[in-house]
Amino acid sequence: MNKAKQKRLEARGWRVGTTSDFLGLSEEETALVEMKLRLGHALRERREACGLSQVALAKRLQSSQSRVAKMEAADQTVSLDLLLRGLVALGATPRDIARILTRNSGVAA
Amino acid sequence: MNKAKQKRLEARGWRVGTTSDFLGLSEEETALVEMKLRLGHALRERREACGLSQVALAKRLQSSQSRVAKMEAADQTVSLDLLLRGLVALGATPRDIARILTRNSGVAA
DNA sequence: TGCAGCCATGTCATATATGACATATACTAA
DNA sequence: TTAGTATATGTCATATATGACATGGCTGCA
Repeated sequence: MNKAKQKRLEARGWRVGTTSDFLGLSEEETALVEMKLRLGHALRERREACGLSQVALAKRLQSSQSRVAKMEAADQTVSLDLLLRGLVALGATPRDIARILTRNSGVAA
Repeated sequence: MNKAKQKRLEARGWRVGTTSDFLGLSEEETALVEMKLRLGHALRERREACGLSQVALAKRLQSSQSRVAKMEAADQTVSLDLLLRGLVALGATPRDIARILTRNSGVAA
């Protein structure tokens, strides 16, 4: 794989190449991806509960429809920052966010 | 792009809504800043509880001492992403993070 | 007096995230 | 069919975050 292609892939996808295998995400990376997925899903639920389209939410966030779609899909190019901003813009409180993060996390130790 | 405009003004020495107690920040911005402050504070507590210096944590994060200092200070140039990564690197679980976000700040609001 | 470890703060080149745009798909209604 | 609405996906210029570095303050210790 040449450098240019790898860079393009890395821009869209999870890490490619030397640092981590596709199935070899570290515990920490996994935890962060989990959080992102949960926040993305919660964003969609909350947006729909508000009766807003992606376009409408995008306007509220001063963003664009495509980015909202990527947020909800937990796209690799979307930061946790943006997801949190989106949720807060939909009225989510820190408590709501805390609930989102701990939902379904009852893994028996 | 209000935010970009604000940044540009601030870069030229204008203080645009720097503190929330002067109605410069919206409710949502305030909530995000609150979260950042809490995460920064929690990062420091957790780092010290681990007996690590900022340099040691920086190495673990593949970052630098100065950035860790800024994380703990909830510096404007630090993202929630980085703070969350720092906490996770110190062993914080989503549940821990949820607790951090909902911890009472002592303000009866 | 140093010196060493720790932390704060500022700057800067560059890596990354973002908004905007184009376009594709699916569904609905006239 | 055609038009309209909502969403998905890819690309790109650029705004932003980041690591690296410099520097200064502070504390304790020889």
